[in-house]
Amino acid sequence: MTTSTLAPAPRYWLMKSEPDECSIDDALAAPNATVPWTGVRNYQARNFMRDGMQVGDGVLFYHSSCPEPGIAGIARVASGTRPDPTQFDPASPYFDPKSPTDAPRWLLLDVQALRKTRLISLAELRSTPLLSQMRVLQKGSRLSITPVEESEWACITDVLMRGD
DNA sequence: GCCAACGTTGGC
DNA sequence: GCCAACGTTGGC
Repeated sequence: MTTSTLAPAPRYWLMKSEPDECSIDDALAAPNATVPWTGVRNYQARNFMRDGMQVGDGVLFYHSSCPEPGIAGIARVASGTRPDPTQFDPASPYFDPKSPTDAPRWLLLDVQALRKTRLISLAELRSTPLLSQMRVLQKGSRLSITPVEESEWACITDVLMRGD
């Protein structure tokens, strides 16, 4: 007996975006509400995209480095990975002169925004006992992409159904 | 602007 | 391979 006939386990992620760069509204306004997730320049986050994320995975769209950091929307992974073109663009803030064109260091994937939610602030996340283990809330966590447990996803969608 | 925490770089 | 210095992240 194998699990090959079963659907893959659902996976969930939190992805940080600076709303000045790409807010949930910006993503929803994009063609097909889909944006290429450029600018990931951390190997661990890249590896999550490359090795862990699958089309259809749930995404918590998180606004960071802004007056009101927190979860601002729900999205989904909409593609597999491909090289991030901004690494080769000298005019881009994400330019990486050390990335060989024939062996690109940095990848991106497409993220499709599904809906804007009320903002679940960082303070609210921190004050929710069921979310105390969330990777993004751990001390010193700086990763722009972090895995989310199914129980954490369920807790957040419950919170949204109650107040949203 | 501050600063804690983390990742990367490079000399040795 | 060690580790100090440096750069970045991101909340406050």
